[in-house]
Amino acid sequence: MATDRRKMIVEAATKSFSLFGYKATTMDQVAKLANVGKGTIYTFFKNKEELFEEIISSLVKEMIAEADAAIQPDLPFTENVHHALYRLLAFRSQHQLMIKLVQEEAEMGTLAVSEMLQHVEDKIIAYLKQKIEAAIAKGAIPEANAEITSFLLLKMYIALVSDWERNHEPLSSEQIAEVMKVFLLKGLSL
Amino acid sequence: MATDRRKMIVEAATKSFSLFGYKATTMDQVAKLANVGKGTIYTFFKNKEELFEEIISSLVKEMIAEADAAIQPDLPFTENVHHALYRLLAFRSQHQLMIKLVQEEAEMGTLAVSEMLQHVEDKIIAYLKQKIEAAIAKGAIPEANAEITSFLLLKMYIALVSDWERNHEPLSSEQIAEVMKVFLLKGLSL
DNA sequence: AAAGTGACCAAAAAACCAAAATGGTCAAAA
DNA sequence: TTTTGACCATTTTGGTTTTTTGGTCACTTT
Repeated sequence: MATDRRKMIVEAATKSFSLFGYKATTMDQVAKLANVGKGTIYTFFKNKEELFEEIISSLVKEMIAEADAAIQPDLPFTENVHHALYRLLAFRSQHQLMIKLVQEEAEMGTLAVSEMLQHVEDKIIAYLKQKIEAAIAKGAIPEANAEITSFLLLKMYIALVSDWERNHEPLSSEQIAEVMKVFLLKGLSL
Repeated sequence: MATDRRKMIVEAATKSFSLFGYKATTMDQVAKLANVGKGTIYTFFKNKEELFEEIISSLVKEMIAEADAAIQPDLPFTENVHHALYRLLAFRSQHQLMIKLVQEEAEMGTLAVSEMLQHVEDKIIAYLKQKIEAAIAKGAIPEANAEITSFLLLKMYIALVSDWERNHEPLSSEQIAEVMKVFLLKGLSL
């Protein structure tokens, strides 16, 4: 059945990308893993990159669903920003595929991978931006450029969760929460 | 005269590092540029890396002097943090050597360059940390982990000044100042 | 004697190239 | 009609030769 084969292919490719990365995953391998002739893959996907795109695309959808699930409308905005981003990144570090891709970008600089990670970042920022704009419209937070604010929020989180680990012991969730709270809630002034 | 030759070498090396980067700068070239025999370089510096270190070291000293010059003790702490970081980064983007090294790290990953940039980052963070600790001791800002706060401040600035430009028009100084003010002064709450 | 030099050397990097692997196609099979 | 894998053009890999480079040191200059 057509649907079945498609699913097999996507699953096999996901597994292989997660395990070996994008470049080290060959179409022959995916075909073998999916118990499918190589040609079959090309009846569903124009090429390797499009297969990759499909997988990342649904991953992004999962991430956004995660974030939405974290939001509780009755809590203050800053709490929700925090919960949502927190869960996004927990998801990120949990997900083999993301880990592998970030690693591959860092040490091999595979072009297709860089583009895809950029795309994921864009999606996250677009999502944040939309939430921030809504909050500004409701008067829940001060006026500010939503795009820049979203960008900065994401970068702050990545800095604390990922960049920090390059030279230090990882921060606990509590430490990250504490630092973010200072900047989100009070700022550095008294 | 010995001092003269030393200065010639440092100047020639600085010029070449700025123009071609670390790896693409050869000791022969430095010697020629400095109008000096290659052996002479090795009477002042143990090797290429030590010559590089000396240059970066005095560059860091210049940067710290810049920051100190920006601080006005009568202004509130957040203003001064802002002024100092602002000036540090203006200095950074102005300086050919930094630009070239960041570029070289990104596209060639030269080990010596990565180490040196890390070293520069460490120095900046140490400087910030010391200022923040003093401010906390004086009760000028809320209690917080000074190390993490310094790290995050630097990353925020780099995000706005440098990372943002990867995909957007550069932000004006005013825009950067505005966004930083929100996070330093008020946070995102009302 | 002290300071400076550039020919020289071992080691690292670049250039080269043949062999292997890979993405994608398509005539044949199911 | 759908699926397939042998096949092909192109890219990547691995190993070898050639060139370049950091660093030394016997010799020259001052």
